[in-house]
Amino acid sequence: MSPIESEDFRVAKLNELKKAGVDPYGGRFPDTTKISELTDSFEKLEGATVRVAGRIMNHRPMGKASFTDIKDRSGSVQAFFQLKRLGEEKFHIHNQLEPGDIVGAEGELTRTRTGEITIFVEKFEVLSKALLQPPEKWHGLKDAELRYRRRYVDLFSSDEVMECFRKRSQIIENIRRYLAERGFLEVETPMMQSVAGGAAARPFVTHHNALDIDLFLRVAPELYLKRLLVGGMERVYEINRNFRNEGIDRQHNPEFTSLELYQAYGDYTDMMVLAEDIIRTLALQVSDDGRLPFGEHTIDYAKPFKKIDYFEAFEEANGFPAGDMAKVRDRAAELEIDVSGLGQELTVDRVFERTVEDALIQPTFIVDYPAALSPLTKPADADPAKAERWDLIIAGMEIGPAYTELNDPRVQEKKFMQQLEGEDAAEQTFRSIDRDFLRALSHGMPPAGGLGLGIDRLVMLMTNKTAIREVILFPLLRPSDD
RNA sequence: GAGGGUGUAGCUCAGUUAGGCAGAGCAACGGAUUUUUAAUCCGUAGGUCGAGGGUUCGAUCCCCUCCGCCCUCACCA
Repeated sequence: MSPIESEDFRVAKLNELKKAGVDPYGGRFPDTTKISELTDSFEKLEGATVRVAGRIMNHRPMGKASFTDIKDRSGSVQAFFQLKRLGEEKFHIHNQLEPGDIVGAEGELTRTRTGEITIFVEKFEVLSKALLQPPEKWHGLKDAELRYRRRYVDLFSSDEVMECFRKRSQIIENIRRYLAERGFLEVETPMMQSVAGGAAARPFVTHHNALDIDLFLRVAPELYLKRLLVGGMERVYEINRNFRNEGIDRQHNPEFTSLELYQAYGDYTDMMVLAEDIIRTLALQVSDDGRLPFGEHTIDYAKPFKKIDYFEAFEEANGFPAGDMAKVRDRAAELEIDVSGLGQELTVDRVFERTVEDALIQPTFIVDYPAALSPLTKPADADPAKAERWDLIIAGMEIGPAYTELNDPRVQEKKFMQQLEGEDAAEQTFRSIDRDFLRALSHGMPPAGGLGLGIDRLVMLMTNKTAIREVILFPLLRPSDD
């Protein structure tokens, strides 16, 4: 049965409205006041005639009068419908209203005898009749699956959820303003790419009919943003979606939003200052002192972020250097990490993630990664086995990396080739070398620092949500057949 | 991909100790109620107990298979 046909009683009320000559799906309802303003500026507005529009959240009919809570984007206010004020005909129409319906109402703003700020309704319009019941008013929607599948219901029935997504929007707005103030240009680069470059991740494949070509949804915008550096956009960034055809868990959604940013004539140390400042600024916008709870921890963003060296941290955590492969493999086995088929550096990195990263709660930069894991990064002058790259870890989560960008086209080409050699056949089907990117580098890319920040994870930290699905409006779920 | 948990009314959840007519609260429906605050009072209705199969006189309960979701792990630059 279609959900639209399932609520007979609601349809009966809808028909009753139509019989009374009322369009149950009304139109424009202008000149409303935000409900929060009614309560914030009550002293000024008391006694005035006000108009509001919103959804009926609670309806308490009492025979010849009723109290109805109307909620808009800003808050909720009580409306009082009275037979003697509205007359038989209008009151009959009012009797067809119920929770979930969207109405516009106009009347005098006063307090009731019990002190509740209330609109004594003189006129009202039915703006949208809800044919389905809203969830129970006290518990709301609890079932996580239903909440994600029916986010629209989750949003109107939970202030907390609405607040979380409002914060998400503000965080992104604040990042944009921060970067605009520093001369960064926001751009959009292709989501559909014929070469899925910029990260070693499995892409989604799609097909363009008119051109008859397979395309990949991008796994990263990196190679396009660097082309823009070549083009002369010296400070450039993109906040947009990436798509990775990999597992789903509390920190991963197949599509996720990242900030990727490039600054010409800088390097990864500039990115460190920038990243730390952006994140601290955001934290201070949602807290008084830069300290925010996250799960069982409190993260302090006001203090300078810690910096640790990749190889030193490895040795400290494990008691032997990362170069001692026999011991590294023993340790991997001990931790029951499957490293079969992995090269040396990746084996080390798996152990590193488990023994170092997972334990890093306070914001920490892990500095100077193995060059073999960072093919787009400039090797360190002092030691070509190390790359000028850091990863920022907060609450055990990878928040983002930054590089001193490799701008030598020949070295870049060699690293691409090496990477291809290391791939198995299945991986290689997704991979080919982006020749045009190498051509762009050959035209000369300014030395630059590049930064990536996972926006979803940042929002998790700022809103104290430990599951990424809580900060993505419509996380990917298997389609249900209802 | 592996292991564990879970799925019962629109929503939130009990329950079937050990197989024997399917439960509550809220929401809904009918009635009363002109200042309520999760309104109250009286009454009514509401179910493929996730799906399919098996065992059984009888299955929501036991067994098998499948599906969704959650957790842990694995995968994931």
